[in-house]
Amino acid sequence: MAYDEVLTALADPTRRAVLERLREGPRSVGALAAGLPVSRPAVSQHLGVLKRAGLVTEQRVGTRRVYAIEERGLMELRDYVDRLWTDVLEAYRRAAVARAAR
Amino acid sequence: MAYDEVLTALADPTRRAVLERLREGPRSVGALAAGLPVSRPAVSQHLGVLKRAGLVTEQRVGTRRVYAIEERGLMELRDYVDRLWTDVLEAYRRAAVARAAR
DNA sequence: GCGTTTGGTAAGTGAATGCTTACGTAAGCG
DNA sequence: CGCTTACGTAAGCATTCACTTACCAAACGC
Repeated sequence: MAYDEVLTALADPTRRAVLERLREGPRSVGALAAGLPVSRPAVSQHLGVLKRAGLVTEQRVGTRRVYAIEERGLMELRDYVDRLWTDVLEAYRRAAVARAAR
Repeated sequence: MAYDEVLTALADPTRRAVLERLREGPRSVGALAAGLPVSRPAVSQHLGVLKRAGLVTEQRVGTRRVYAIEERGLMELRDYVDRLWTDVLEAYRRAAVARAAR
């Protein structure tokens, strides 16, 4: 799991919708699919991608599997954005110094 | 421009490589393409996506076009991640309270 | 003006991807 | 034990997408 998997996972609108539903709390696959315009197998496949990206966790309870949001993937993405962000600011600072020294 | 455009823009490895090069400072299209394993038109198309996502700016200088990183798209993404993040924490807090009250 | 440099755009192509239906499987229930 | 529920997985299909080559337009130098 790394930031690039998180990015590709979040790039799909359906997967973001799944996360959106999971923000309200853990849900089973069927419950998630019921509120989405795609079939249950499609949701299952999306959950696989989200899980591999570290964005959700799976927990088997009886015959159902309950999925919940996981922070791990989000942290990965947040760190990536922060790295880019500070680098951009640094570049601006350097540019400003160069301009001033001219 | 919105966070979903930023996500789809950053989901592609070549586009991330372009940003990577731009972190060192503004570059022309040709200069960017020279350091990448794809053709110049490909880079040009990627720059279009990055520009529409608010991740780079274009500035015409003579016959060349110089691209530079822009903060706008990054802010959009950072805000999205922060929203998700706080929501996840909130969900955890509620779950903990519910467990304690049981 | 005329050729050169630089880069966006059009058109086509192969691979990736998101979806569907069909099927297999593990766990509860009578 | 069957039967049902809940879900993952396989296979197939349509669309999207990243890339290429070919072409066109704008700005500079002589």
